[in-house]
Amino acid sequence: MDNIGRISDRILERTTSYYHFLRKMSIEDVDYIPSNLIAEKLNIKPIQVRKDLETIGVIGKPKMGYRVNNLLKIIKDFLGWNSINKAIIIGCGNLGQSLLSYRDFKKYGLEIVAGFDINPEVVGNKNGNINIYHFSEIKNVITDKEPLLAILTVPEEVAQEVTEKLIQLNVTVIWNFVPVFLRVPKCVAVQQQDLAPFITTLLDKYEQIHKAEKK
Amino acid sequence: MDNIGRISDRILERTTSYYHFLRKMSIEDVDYIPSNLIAEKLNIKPIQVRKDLETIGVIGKPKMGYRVNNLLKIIKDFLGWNSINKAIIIGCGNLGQSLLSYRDFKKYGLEIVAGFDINPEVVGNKNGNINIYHFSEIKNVITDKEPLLAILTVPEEVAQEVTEKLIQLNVTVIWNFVPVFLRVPKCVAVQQQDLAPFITTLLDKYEQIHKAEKK
DNA sequence: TAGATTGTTAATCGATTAACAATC
DNA sequence: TAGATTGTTAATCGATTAACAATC
Repeated sequence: MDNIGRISDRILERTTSYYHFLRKMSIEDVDYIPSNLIAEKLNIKPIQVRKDLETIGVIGKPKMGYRVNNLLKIIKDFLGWNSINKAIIIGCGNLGQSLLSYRDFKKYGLEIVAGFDINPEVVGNKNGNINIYHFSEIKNVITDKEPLLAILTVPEEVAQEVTEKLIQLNVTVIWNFVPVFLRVPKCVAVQQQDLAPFITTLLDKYEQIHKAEKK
Repeated sequence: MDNIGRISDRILERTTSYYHFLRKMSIEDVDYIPSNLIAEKLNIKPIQVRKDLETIGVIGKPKMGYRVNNLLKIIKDFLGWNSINKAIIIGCGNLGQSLLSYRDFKKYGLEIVAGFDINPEVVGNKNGNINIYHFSEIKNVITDKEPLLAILTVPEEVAQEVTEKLIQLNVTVIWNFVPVFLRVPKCVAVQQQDLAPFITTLLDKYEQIHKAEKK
C-alpha cells in the first residue's frame, strides 16, 4: 500500500486474479511458478505478468520463476489487504444484508462496523455481531466507531440525500452500489459500483468467441 | 450492440455513467446538453466525452450540444440493454438471493429465469416469480428455459465443480461472483466479478485527495 | 455576422509487447 | 557449460488529449 498512487485499475484487477490463482497453487503445494505458467492459465502474455510483478516489486529467480508464498505476501501488501479500514453500510435491504454477512471483506482490508436502515423490521437486528441501527442514530454511531468509509445500498430516490448527510458528518469515502449519479464536492472519493457494464462486457466476450468459432 | 466487439471496458464504464447522469437530466427536463457540462459533472475532459459519443455513434448540434433523449436511446442500444438474455443463478445464499430480487437486471439486458441451491430451506421457495430449484434438477430446467448464461454465487469449495457441470450442460457464459480462479476451456466466456480491486481503488482515490489537500 | 460547440485530424501519453542481455 | 527464465531497454499499439476547422 506504499507505492500505489495512480496505479492503473487494470494492474489491480490482474493482480487480484494472480492472487486467486496463486492461492490455488499454494494449496497444491507449488513452490515456484514461472511467469509463462501464470500467463497461460490467466490467458495473458508472460511478459505482462513479469511487468506487473516488477511493478508490484517482486523479484524472481531465473530458471525457477517466482516463489508462490512470497508472491502472495507481497501482493496482499500491494493491494492494501494488510491494513483494515472501518466501514458502515447504509441501507440493509437485500444487497446491504448480503454485504453485511460477507465475512471475507476483512481479507480485503475492510471491516464492516455497523449497518443502518429505517425499516423497523430490520432496525435493532444483528447480522453476525454487527448491529443495524436506525439511520437517525448515525451521528452518534459515527462519532463512536469512526468509520473511514460508507457503503451505499439504499433505494435510488434517497441516495443523493443520504450522501449529503454522510459528507456533512465527515464521511468522505463512499462506495456507491446504487445505480445513480451522485453529485459530490471534489474532496469526496466516490467509487461507483455498477454491475451493468460487466454484463455488456461478458456478452461481448461471448460474441467474440462465437465469431471466432464460425471462422 | 452492433459495432461493439473489442470496445474497451473503459468506454463501457464511462458510457454507463453518462447514462445515469443523463437520466437525471432527462427527469429535470433538460433538452440539449453540451459535452463540457457532462464532462464537468463526471470529472473528465470534454474532448473525451465527445470522442466517446462519436464512438457510440451520436451526432450533436454545434452550439447546442446533444439531445438528451436521443443520447439515452442510443446509449441503451450501444450497451445492449434493449435485448434480453436469460440467466440462471447458481447458489441462492445471501448474495444469490439479493441478485435474484434485483428487479433492475432487466433494464440492463438480463432476465433471471431460475435459481438453484441444495439447501432444503431454500429449495422450492420463490423469489418474486422466480423458482428456486434443487441443483439436481438443473439439466431439466436448462432444457426447458434455455438460459444463455449462469451467475455463480456458490461457496468457494464447489465453484470449480459447478462450473464444469454447467459447461457440460452447454452453458458457456459465466458471471462468477466467487473470489476464486476457475479453470475453463477457451470456448467459455467467464467474467470474474471481484469486489476486492474496487476497495483498493477507492482507498487509493482517498489517499490521492488527501495528499493533494496537504499541498 | 459573431460566438459557441461539435467533429476531425494530429500530437502526446501510457500501457502492452518484443527483443535481448543478465543470471541462476 | 547449456538452457531456461528473469529483468531491462526499446518498439509498438491504443487511448487520451490538443488544436483547429466546420457548422449551427
